[in-house]
Amino acid sequence: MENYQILFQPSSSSSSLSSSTHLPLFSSNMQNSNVLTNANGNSNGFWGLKTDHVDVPKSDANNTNPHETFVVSQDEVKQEKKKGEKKVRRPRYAFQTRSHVDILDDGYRWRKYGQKAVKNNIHPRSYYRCTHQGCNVKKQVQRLSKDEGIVVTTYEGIHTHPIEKSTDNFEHILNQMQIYSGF
DNA sequence: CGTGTTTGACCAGCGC
DNA sequence: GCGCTGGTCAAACACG
Repeated sequence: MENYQILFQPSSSSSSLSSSTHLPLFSSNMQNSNVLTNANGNSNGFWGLKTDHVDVPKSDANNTNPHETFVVSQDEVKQEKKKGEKKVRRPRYAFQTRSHVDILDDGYRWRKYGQKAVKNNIHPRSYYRCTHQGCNVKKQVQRLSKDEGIVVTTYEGIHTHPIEKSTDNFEHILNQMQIYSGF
């Protein structure tokens, strides 16, 4: 993984990229800074989907209106590289948030199950799983090494249960993400 | 005591 | 086959 392509095209293959009709923005050579810039200046596109306020954890309440960039990726987590059996293929939804806190309070309860050092990044990547019974939604949280103010959160899977806390903003966002992605 | 975090070990995929 | 890397597991630990 280099240059944070994971955000838009985590798999090293570019086949799905070229065949992707809904995600023209996710070219392999696009730069993250451009993503931010475009999204901040243009909120029309759904990957430019941007909210003016997110539910920032109370302890960092003064960090208002972080810039956010939502990137809805139809990426396949595991492609059927093994001939016979196929791994579970789930879309991933990544978005960038300009925030000083890593953990966005999205209203769900998450349990951290791993942390790994990432190549070419001084910041580790954290792995979280939804603690709700039967809901195996995961998310990864990573901070950009080039811009420590940007936190990249990657969601994997769809919650099978209602939100647990009243964070209307994020729920709305998630709903929109699901709508746009066809779920 | 229940819940969540930390962290080293383990495993699988991929490139060489 | 081997090494690297990403992803997951699970025991130990911390905390309210």
